[in-house]
Amino acid sequence: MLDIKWIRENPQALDAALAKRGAEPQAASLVALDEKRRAVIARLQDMQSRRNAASKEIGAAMAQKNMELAEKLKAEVATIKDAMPEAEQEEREVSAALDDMLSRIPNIPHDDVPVGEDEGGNVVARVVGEKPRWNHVAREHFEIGEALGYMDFDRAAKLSGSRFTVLTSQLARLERALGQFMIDLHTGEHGYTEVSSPLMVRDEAMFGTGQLPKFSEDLFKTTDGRWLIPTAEVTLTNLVSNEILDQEKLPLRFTALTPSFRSEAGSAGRDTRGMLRQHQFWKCELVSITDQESSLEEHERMTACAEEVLKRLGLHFRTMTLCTGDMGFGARKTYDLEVWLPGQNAYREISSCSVCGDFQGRRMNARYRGKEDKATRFVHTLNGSGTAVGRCLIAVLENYLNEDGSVTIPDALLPYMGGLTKIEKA
RNA sequence: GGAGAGGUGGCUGAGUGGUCGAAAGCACCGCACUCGAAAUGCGGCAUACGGGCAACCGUAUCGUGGGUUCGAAUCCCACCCUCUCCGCCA
Repeated sequence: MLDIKWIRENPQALDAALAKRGAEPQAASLVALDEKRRAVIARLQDMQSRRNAASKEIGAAMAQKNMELAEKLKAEVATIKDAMPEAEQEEREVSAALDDMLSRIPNIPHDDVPVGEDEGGNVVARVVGEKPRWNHVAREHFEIGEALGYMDFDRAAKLSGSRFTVLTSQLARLERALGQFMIDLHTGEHGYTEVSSPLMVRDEAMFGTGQLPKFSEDLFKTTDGRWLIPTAEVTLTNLVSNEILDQEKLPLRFTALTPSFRSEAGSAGRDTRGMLRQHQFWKCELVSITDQESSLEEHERMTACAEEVLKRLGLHFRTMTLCTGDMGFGARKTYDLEVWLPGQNAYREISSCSVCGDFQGRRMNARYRGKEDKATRFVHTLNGSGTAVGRCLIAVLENYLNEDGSVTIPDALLPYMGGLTKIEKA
């Protein structure tokens, strides 16, 4: 959520930012609504002030047994009160309208974010590693997994419908190994605190990170009114909602290995084969809570932590700076890690690291108290996948495929595979 | 699922229909004492919004929303949330 005061003072900056995201200008209507709100508040407060003053006089008059004066004042208050409900009603309506509008406006892109309409405008920040060179034919992950006999989409459909996968035996273990490896790396070497948190949350949490009110159709809702998290960003970030932290204790760095649930409404027909785009997938998430001075620096650090996962796995990838048109709702700047998939002959997103400034902090009322001036400010938040486990499994299968159809286990995962060095058909 | 208790400032915690934005303590800040620190003493210390160049003034906020009243943290109603006990249960 943006600060209405900032919008009031920088209306042209808001519209320019919205234009970069391909959205319609909104500053004029917001400012008009804000002016209307402030006018009605001033009017209401004037009435309240007169009412309060008269009420005090009534008390004083009654104490002096001056009932005549008291009655006269009561009549005056009654007149004032007649006019108040209308102003109160208007104030509520205008404030609600303004809040609703504000809650649906995306974050302002950072200055150095490239301007572009869609993913075609993303810019390569760096390329790490190289494409594998083989003599044999590359295959897509589902061909590899099904041929090995450990990846079963038919049975998954029988259980749950489309966009689900059943992994068995060595591939189930590989998935678990990947998750373990990632969370061990981030907790053991990158300074993140491991968190085990709920997978179902209230409206407030979804509002705090920005999934609500605008993107409810992307989410699964439970029969008792809760939501399944589409990412552990929701729980890790909202850990600090409605709190005031000490600046000395920042940054807070959290990581969690959790399932993520996404309805994938609107992506019908895309990536329907295989396990690239699922309703449910494991992801190792990274979240940082920082002060306003260090969030950009933390963004580089977090991205490096995510990149380290792919480096250790020996996977070739490129890091993209997302352009304004391709960034998510709450982000000021985002790096996507795109891993090379030989079977698809393409780079595919495997991680997304975003810095949100105080956008989420304001939504969830999460603040910190300054070291120097003791003032409270909204925290800055960052989130990144470190990384998506399912997609990482795909990458390992496609990049470590041997000519005979077996898949070599990357060295980094050996400690987690119970002595297995190669995945082979049973 | 059944029964009960409770939601007050950064924290703990008092609170009578009016002078309560709210006692007290803790934490924090300033000053004094001290070589310095601790201890002690004195003072300060909520947030948001509106107005003003400013000093400052006004309004709201005691879970949320209504109601009663000239006036509500206090009385009434509804809702939300938390906790405890019983039952069931991985």
